[in-house]
Amino acid sequence: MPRSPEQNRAIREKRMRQILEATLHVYRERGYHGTEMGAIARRAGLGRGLIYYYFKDKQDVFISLIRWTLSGWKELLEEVTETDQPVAARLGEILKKTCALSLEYSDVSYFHQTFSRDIGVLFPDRVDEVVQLYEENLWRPVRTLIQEGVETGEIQVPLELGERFFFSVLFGAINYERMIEESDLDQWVSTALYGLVGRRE
Amino acid sequence: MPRSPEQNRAIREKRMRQILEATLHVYRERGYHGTEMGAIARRAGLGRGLIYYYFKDKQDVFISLIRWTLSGWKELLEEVTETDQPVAARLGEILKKTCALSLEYSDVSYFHQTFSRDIGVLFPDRVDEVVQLYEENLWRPVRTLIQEGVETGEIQVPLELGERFFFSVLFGAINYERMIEESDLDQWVSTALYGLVGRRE
Amino acid sequence: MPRSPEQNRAIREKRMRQILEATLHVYRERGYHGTEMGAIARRAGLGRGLIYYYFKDKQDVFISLIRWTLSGWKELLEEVTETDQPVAARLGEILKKTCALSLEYSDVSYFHQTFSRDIGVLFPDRVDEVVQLYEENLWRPVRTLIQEGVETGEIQVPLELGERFFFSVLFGAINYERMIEESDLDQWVSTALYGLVGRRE
Amino acid sequence: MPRSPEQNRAIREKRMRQILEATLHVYRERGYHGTEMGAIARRAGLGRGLIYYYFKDKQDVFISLIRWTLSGWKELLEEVTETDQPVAARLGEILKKTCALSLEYSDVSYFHQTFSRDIGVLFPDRVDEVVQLYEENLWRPVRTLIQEGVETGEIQVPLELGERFFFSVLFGAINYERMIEESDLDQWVSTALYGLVGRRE
DNA sequence: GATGAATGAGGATTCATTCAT
DNA sequence: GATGAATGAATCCTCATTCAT
Repeated sequence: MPRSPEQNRAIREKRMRQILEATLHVYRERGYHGTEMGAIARRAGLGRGLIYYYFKDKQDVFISLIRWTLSGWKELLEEVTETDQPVAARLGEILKKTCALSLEYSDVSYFHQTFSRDIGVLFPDRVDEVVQLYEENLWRPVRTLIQEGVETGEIQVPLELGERFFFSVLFGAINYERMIEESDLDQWVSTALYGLVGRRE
Repeated sequence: MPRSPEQNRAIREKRMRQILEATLHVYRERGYHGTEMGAIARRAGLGRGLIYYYFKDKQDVFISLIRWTLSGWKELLEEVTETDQPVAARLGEILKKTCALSLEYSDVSYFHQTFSRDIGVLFPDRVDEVVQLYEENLWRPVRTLIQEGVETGEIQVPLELGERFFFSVLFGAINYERMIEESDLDQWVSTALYGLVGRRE
Repeated sequence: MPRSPEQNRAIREKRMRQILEATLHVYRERGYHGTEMGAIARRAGLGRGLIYYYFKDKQDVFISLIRWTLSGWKELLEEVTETDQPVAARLGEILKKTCALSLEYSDVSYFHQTFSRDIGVLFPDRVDEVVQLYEENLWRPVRTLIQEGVETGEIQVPLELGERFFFSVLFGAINYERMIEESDLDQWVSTALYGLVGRRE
Repeated sequence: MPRSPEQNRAIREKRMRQILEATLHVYRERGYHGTEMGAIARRAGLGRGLIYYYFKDKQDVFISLIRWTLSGWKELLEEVTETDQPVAARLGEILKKTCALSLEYSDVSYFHQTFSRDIGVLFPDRVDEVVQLYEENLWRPVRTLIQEGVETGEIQVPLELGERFFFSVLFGAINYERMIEESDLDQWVSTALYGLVGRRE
């Protein structure tokens, strides 16, 4: 007896998630070239060919992985940042929240930190598309916030510099080789914002 | 008549340099896996086999490249940093000098930024060896300087945080995807040091 | 519908046999180094990559070939030798049977005669493992028999000498460069055993 | 000042001997394919290119090695075998002398045992030439002797069988994997000749 | 939807041989 | 005569992708 469309959709969703999660895991250990399609299949507990049923090719798996994790990440961030505190406070929140998320989903954090860097080399054709994704989901929201701070005078450096500074500090905190300690986080935020807004928060 | 030992030494040195420079160039465009030995040879204007005459294998080429570039880099930095200015001033100099070098030798800068992160995946066996190289040539000199600042009270955050902060800011400036503009550099240094020493320099 | 596990098992067995048989054939003509993986694949009518699906590498193919042929050989011999005739008669049977098998499966015979001698050079790491295989499947059974003959007094020379003598005569008969003629076989056996047991059988 | 023709000849002879001896040594450890020209040169203490000054190519080195060692071997044997003892006694002498030589020049013995076997595969074009060398230097002298024994009635089996038997026993004794012990040699000869001439000598 | 057998293009590496000096 | 730098053809092996079932 054939499955209902509804059942098919559910299976589809489940399988794709299985594959993407497996990819995340294998990627963490082996990097892009070390992530063999067979290893993904094995980790996902599926047949090797099935991946090609749900994804066009290896590239498609990884681009999908970016999409999937970015959108989840964005949601998680939005919960925190759409408040009406002062800009500096919200930036501080973003830093803290991002660190917390990086700890909780360290594979995702690792994936973005390393993979985004390699896209120009791995998928030269799709750089724009991926940059666009990051822009929408990560950089723009933060930039908008900083812009607001610059306009209100809270932030004392130009927008571009402020943005660069913020992300430097952010990536410095979640660097997967030396993730910052929970206990140092407050001081980190304070030190970082000092540069931006001229006082320790 | 056979060549003299001296002539042979000169040839060898020249060839190794040619190969390493070619590697740097190809790596910039293609990344580690995209860097085919044949492409290195072509770029260096040499036969493919010659690379294996001078280097054990591809891994050896890259490890040698780390060594070679790191030692050069260190020399260039030392010229600037071994002065007797205040710590903050010297840190500022390091930032500026590193940025200048990153602009001048952008392939080297790109190489270190990307390759060092992949070593764990590419050469798991040699991570320690490579970390050691970075430690000696990069981390330690800067850490020593910051330590000094902490001891004299110039730097107002703990050593570890200070170090992390400094490198975050450093990497934020030379990030190969968006290298900082020459004209923003002073303000960048100032912003950065504000966080560390509590005043804009 | 995917194939049943049973079907897959059958395919695998068949393919491995195909590959090993092809190897045997190519080896006969080209020797170990001349046996290119591509030639094996071509001879087996399979894609080159498939060999690596079933065997780890070239070495694995050859070690498997030893195992496979030795076990078959042993079976064939056992049929003949587990009788209760006098030792000399059984040794004679072994000689004859081995010659018959060598004629029928001359590629296998050639393979063992040549390959076993090269293992020390080809796979220095696995010499022990292979020697063990020969010991169990070939030498021990014969040695046991000769031992019996020595104990009953049928054989008039010490065990070790007897063993060496028997194998010398055996290899002398099946030497692939000049395989002994069917018609000379009886006299050969007789001549050989004369040395061992002191009379022509 | 140019060398005299005489000096040149001496150098030439010396170099060729150096190369052939080095080849023998390396071959013992690595086999034909493992014997790299560079390793020969290194072992001989000469430059890599010089080998090609004295020999056409790798094949030529090995063919020359056969010639060189065979002729030396023949001389050594002739001293012993050109006596007027009975055939059986002379065959026994050959066995013993060959074993003694095999012990003394084990690299040469190893070389012939293994290399002669592989010629069909390594140099298919020159098989005839090499067989001819063995025929003249080894097989024929022995065959002639056995022939004599058959004619005088000393040897009780047909020529071809006798020859095969003799060489089987010979190779059984000097097998490089298990060279016969000095102390077993007399009994070995006796056992062997028993098969041929019907009595222990 | 699902499986895993099958393919072959692609890339690292080796090594006999050549050649400028 | 002598050296060792240089070459590139040849070969092993990997792995994304396809396909019969």
